[in-house]
Amino acid sequence: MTDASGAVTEALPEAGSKRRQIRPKAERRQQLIDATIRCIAQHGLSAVTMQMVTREAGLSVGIANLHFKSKDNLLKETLRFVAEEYHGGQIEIMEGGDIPDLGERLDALLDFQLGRGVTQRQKMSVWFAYYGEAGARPVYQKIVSTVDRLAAQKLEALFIQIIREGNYRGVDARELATGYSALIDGLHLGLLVTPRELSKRRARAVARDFLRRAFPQHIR
Amino acid sequence: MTDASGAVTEALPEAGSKRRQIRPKAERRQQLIDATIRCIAQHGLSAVTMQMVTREAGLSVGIANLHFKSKDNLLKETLRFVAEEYHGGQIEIMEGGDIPDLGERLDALLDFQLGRGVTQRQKMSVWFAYYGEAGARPVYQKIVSTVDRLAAQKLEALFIQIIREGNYRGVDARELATGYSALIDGLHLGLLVTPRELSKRRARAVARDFLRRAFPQHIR
DNA sequence: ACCCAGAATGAATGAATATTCATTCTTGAT
DNA sequence: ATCAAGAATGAATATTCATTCATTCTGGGT
Repeated sequence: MTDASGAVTEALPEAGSKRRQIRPKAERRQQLIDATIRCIAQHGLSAVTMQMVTREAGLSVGIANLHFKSKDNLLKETLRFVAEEYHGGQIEIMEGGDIPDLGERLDALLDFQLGRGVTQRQKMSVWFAYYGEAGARPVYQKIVSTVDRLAAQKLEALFIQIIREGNYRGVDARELATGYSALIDGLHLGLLVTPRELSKRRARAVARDFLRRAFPQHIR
Repeated sequence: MTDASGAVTEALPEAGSKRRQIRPKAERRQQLIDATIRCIAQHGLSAVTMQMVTREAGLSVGIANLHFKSKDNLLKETLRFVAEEYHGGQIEIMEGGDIPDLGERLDALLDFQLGRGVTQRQKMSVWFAYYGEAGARPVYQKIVSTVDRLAAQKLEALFIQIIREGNYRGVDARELATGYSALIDGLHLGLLVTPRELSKRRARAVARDFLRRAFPQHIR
């Protein structure tokens, strides 16, 4: 490249070297997925462009189509990643060999679902961005409902254990599990859309209240 | 209120009849908003184009920019319409001079929230499409939270009445209202994304259960 | 009958953006 | 040191889409 005077403009000797790096495929894929998450959280799903994502990842535009075959595919894989991370985390806690006490296990679950810092807000944004499109995109529905069903089963199983242990009467584990899941989703929505009205602390209190009302012996 | 399903009043796509019709501004605006709702529900917010909306409305491309000044504005006004329709309906019931019995009023509210009108896939899709973008778009946040806050206050007021009437102890109206709202939102999400797992009937049962647990004398 | 304000149209425009691919560069093997 | 495989680049391309605006048409007022 030359400037007006004809002199060759040399590559800037910047601190961050522009040297091309070759990395394994899996690493690049993850790098791009992470960048996509950040872009969706910041700009919204409908405003995300390939240029934006690749710039965020510090890579060139062509690379996204190299590792994922299309933008559609990148978005699909990003959803899959977020879905599996979120539901996977829940499932691990619910199976929880680490925590034998069932009440404590419930508390740990609640902590995971409504705890954590700024990163969580990013994930929430992504999560609901896809929910918003799910009505019109069967592919998204399928990805979410697959992991969702598994988590729902585990939650129901945990509730059954608790009901047995506490000898609770007139409580249907399946219905309660549906209600609790819906409550958590709704609270996430509230945290995302009306953060002024609903603090994380209050969201926790509300969820905890739900559980205490159902399992008074296990939740104090 | 205009015909929600739209299109009925529109002339069938006959080969010859392209006669231009001049209509009042307000009517055209509503016609375009209705078409936008249908488009978002069918194709998703991010796939909606002006061509698509105006064709759905049976009008020319230029007209959307005539009545709304831009696509952005059309989408904003569509959200405002849906938000006001939904929250307005709720508020009317909650103030409910028509229904003196508080338990019945709760039931009516639940019917409205999970019954035919609102739970229509179309409206749900639109609703959550905007939620999905709200994290990145303060304008949407503001529209939703404005109507939301009013509905939340009315719900809390209703709960306070019920708590007083039933002499319920150890129940915080505000917290309960937050929980109930979140639960309804979460159930809407479930109905939208995993309709196979969650039927409308079961969603109602879950919500009713929540209310019964809190106000046993009022909900049977 | 005849106007004309302004509603409605849609071809044209220009900007944005996904995708391609010829080329350049890196790395590990020989 | 040399080379080949294939990772990475980014200018170029083709497409899609919002917005404009010169023109056409309608219907109420006179």
